[in-house]
Amino acid sequence: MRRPGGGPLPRPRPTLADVAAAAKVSVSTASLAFSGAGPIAAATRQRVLDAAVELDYAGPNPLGRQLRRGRSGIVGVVVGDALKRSFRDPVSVQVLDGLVGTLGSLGLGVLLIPGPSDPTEPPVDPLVESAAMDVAVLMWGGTTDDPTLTALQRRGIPTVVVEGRQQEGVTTVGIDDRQGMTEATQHLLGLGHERIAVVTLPFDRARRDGLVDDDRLSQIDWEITRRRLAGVTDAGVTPQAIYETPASLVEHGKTAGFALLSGDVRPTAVVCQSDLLASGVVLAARELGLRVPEDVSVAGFDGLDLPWLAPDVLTSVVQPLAEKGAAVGHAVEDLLAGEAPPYRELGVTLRLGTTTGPAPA
Amino acid sequence: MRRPGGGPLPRPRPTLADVAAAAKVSVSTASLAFSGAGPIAAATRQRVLDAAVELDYAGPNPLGRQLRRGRSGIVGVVVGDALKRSFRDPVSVQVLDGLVGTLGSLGLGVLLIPGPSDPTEPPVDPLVESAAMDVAVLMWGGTTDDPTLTALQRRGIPTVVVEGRQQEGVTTVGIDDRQGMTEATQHLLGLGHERIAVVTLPFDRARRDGLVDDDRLSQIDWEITRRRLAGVTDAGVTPQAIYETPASLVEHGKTAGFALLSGDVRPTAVVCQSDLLASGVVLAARELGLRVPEDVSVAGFDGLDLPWLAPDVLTSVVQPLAEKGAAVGHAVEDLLAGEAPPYRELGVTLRLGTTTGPAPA
DNA sequence: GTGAAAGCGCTAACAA
DNA sequence: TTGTTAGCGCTTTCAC
Repeated sequence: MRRPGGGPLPRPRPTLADVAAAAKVSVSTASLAFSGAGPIAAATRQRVLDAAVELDYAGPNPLGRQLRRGRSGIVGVVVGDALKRSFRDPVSVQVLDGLVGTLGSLGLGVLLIPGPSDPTEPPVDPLVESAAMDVAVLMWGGTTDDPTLTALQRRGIPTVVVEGRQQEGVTTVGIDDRQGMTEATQHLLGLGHERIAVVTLPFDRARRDGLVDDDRLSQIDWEITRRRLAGVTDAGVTPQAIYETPASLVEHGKTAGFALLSGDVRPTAVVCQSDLLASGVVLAARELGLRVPEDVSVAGFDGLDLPWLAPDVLTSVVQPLAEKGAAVGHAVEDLLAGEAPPYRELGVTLRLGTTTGPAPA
Repeated sequence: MRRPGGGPLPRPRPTLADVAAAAKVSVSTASLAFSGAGPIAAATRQRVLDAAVELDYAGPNPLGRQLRRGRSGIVGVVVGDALKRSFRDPVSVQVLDGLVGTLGSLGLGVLLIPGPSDPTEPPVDPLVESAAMDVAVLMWGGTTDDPTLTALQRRGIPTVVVEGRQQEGVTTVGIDDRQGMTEATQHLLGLGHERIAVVTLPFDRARRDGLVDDDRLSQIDWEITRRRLAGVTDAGVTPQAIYETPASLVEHGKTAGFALLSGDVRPTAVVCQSDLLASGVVLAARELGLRVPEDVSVAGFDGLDLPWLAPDVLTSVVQPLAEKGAAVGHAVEDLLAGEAPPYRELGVTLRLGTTTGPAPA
């Protein structure tokens, strides 16, 4: 099993030139036999293919092809966090799945690039600086002066930002989350709720965990957090309390839920910027002996399927995740074709579940 | 924002030759300034770097470097399923996270390659056939005559198989799951259980969903499923029933749980080949009005943190997931160094939770 | 410490 | 339809 010393030395792989020689054609003709990008006689083609089999040639070396074409066929996807945390969120995963599917059918591969996690770590992954990629995607992009985006621009790599701020020179794919949040809030207002609390996504790379004061409130760096919060105030609501979480995960929602629901003047409704956060709040409420929705209503965002919340179904703003991934894929395609596609915004719909009900008397 | 017709034409990016010319040095010297792989006067180096800034040159084009070096710096990671399903399993995600971390520190990038999902789809992703990669990793590899593995071997790409069968010419990283399963089973035997059912991972690409008969039992193609089942029989147990699931997901565990626990002669214990399956069984038991562990004991495999199962903690065979990812990363490193590392097996430990207890009288 | 030259493996003009 | 030629952008001997 080990080689050093013993075992067959790996002979150098044959190249297209070797195959061409064996088939007694020129390299360019041999190239045509594989790429199909040009006229070639069926017989010649077959001779080349036979020679390839004979020499155990598995097809053109992608490195040569890439340099020649000036394209790697790689799309760098920067996820919004360390993979471990990022992929615990079904939202990221479903968008990524939609994206990979679309890119796959275009013959493009996805290079996974971890996003900034700790504020202590270097803010930009080395792959961003030097990996080969034709286009980049920032999955949760959108802080001001994002160092990752800056690095990509410096390299001249066209970039698609998901859920980011629209800005000169980058293509953005987003959803109408502000309006969606407004609808969810209006739904609660219609049910008579007056004390409404909000559980938010992180404000910035610091990812704090706790109630937000006015000072902190002015520091929202992430576009998505800002917009979804604006959706609530658009409905004319001043939140009774705002709780910032360090990531969209159930446990953080639970922590937030305990904090918000343990106090004296409990909110009667909690609006959450993600479904995972919302389900954490529901779990916290249950553990505190509160009935959902009789004692407290909870609304989320994303429209995930959360079977373990059964028998409850979360009231949630549903966003089309796979479609979002596909939209990003098509934006990538456009960029590759040399076009800078316009901003693309997908719609959302409010799904009424069992976790929201009339405000308690 | 659009370009075709209007807008600034993207001028061609400067190359190392341009920078060298601007700095009035040779290309080879300029190369040294960036790579640091050779002697160069500090002043010269600085002149090159300045020229680079001047020309807005962001560093050597990876495509050129890759062709020259004969290496892409890319590791292709084939996940065991469509991403959407694969990443709903924290096991894959945590291993991937450990892997990406290790590879990242080696300067290697991860190319995501979807595994075979439907048996209807082509069994090998096109990226496997033609993407540039120095090494490949099969995350849930190990069917006999795996077409993906075959394709990679044909291309001469060294491959690490996670949890696969040991075989000539591939490097394998695994865990001692057979022994772990035996311990879990012995734990149940010690608690007096006699009617023990098993919920398994998929047998093969067909991914059936249902009770297994003797015929089907002979068709286990996935090494991991086979080994974990063997662990149970090693303990001297003949399962009362075996239920095959199409994927390691909570809902499939739930379905299995309903099937196994609704019958007349209920098993008193259910051993599951993964924690997600086990937690589905727990949920099913709860919904059927059965108490865990008083009426039925449930054991899992993986050692995941499942907060939403609270207050229960699953009894489970704990495997070191991040460590497994790191071990795969090191195997990749060895392969890249031209060595074929030996089989590496990581240990597991039984964690006693609250979901197993004495067999009912 | 620096420069000249060769070539990684391939594809795309262009010529025949 | 096939062959010739010319690089893509870089790193790495090797000579100076």
